[in-house]
Amino acid sequence: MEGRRKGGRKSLRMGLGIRERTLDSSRTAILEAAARCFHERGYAATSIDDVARALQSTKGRIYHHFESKADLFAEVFRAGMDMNYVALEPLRNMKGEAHQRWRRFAWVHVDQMITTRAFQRVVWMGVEMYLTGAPTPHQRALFEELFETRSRYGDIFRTLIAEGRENGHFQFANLSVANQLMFMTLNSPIFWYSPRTGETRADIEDLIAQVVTCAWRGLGGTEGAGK
Amino acid sequence: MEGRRKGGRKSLRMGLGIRERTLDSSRTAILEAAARCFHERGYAATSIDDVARALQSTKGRIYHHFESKADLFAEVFRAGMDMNYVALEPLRNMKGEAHQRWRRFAWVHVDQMITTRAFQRVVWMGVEMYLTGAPTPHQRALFEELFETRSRYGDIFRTLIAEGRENGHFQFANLSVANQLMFMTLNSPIFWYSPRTGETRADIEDLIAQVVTCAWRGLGGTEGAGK
DNA sequence: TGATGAACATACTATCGGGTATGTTGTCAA
DNA sequence: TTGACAACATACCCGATAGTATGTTCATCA
Repeated sequence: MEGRRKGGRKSLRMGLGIRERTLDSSRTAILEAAARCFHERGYAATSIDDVARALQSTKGRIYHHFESKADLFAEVFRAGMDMNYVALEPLRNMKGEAHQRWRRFAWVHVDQMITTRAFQRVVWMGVEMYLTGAPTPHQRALFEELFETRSRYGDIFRTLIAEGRENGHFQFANLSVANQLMFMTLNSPIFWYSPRTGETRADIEDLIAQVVTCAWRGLGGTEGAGK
Repeated sequence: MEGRRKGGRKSLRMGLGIRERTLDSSRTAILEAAARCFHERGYAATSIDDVARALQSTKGRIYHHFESKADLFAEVFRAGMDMNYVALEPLRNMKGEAHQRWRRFAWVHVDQMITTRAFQRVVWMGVEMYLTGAPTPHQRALFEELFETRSRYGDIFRTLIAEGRENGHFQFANLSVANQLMFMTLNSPIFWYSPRTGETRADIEDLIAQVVTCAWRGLGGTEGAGK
């Protein structure tokens, strides 16, 4: 799950000099700028120069850290997924019924969609690009591993709603369809959410609650149950 | 709502020669090929040559019928919306309670998303491009009218669920949020549906029913009500 | 303190794709 | 039958952009 650097080289020195301390921050800055650009304009319409401009920098800096445009995109994808896994980590050993755990998981997921939406949008785009099979064989190989990681993440929720249905807390006809519809609802903020001026954390949590409730109902969850 | 041709010229002759009879079919063929290409690769990643190749033809044919790539895209957008309006037409003077009418409208809408999904995907992309404001001022002007048409289409559903809530058949916190979530569910087939071999109309209708039910529940509709 | 390499910036190349200018063919009206 | 024009195909132009080759600076370490 850890992203390997260009060339996979590693420093052998002990301790961190300025270079080591700034490397990650520079790399992270590039990833964030790239996420914003891809988010706003899409993959094809975003040029490396666009990303460089957003950084008030030049191409050289980007190609120093990333092999290609596809590689940069893939690393943004990876970063977005890593954020999701990290956010879910505190809940991984949570106890309780599946439908209750689902609610907590879904809440965190929607929170991620809102607070890191540029990255999450890139994840969405990456999945789409992979499924439509547009990229070259080389890029497909690059994405294969990332896509599998994404699938495992999706399976977490899929398993929860399947278990919830067996326990009678969810009711739906087809698991795959229900899973798709659920994720569409939970992911939807990446499309329609945009921060409002003067927005508070409470406002955002109110939004999250509405989204989770909608998905919950869509799964046939009984009203008022699940905390 | 009627698409004007390149230059807006019209034949003054009476009757239809071969030219007139084949014009629309040729134009329609281009629109369909363009819809497929845009659907598969997105706007920026689709070249005019791609569309031409899909038609086993060349650029000249496309530029003979459409002024530019943006214009071609806009016409696919328009065609997609026209299909939706046409499909809803038979229901426009339907009587009954709002929530019941909503169900019928939603059913037809989802049916459209599945059976004309390439065009509907373009409509989605067009709305997104308009909202993110990527295009040039000229393209914005081109899309302004189309976007307003799209908004009016959306208002049909928005009005229905607002009325349904007043009548106590729907329950949700915020109208705009509920509307967004509803459309995400109803539109979602354009992302995950793909025709299966040996699929029957009954299979599709089963799918539609699941999607509509999910959206219905998400709106807080009471189980079993609304036909 | 000088050599080395990381972290960039600058300058350049090559390709691809939107758009145009022009050529070709078949149809229809007169 | 002939001139005109629609409906294309072909050939070309040019700007944008992914990628590269080469400079430059500065921290680090021997």
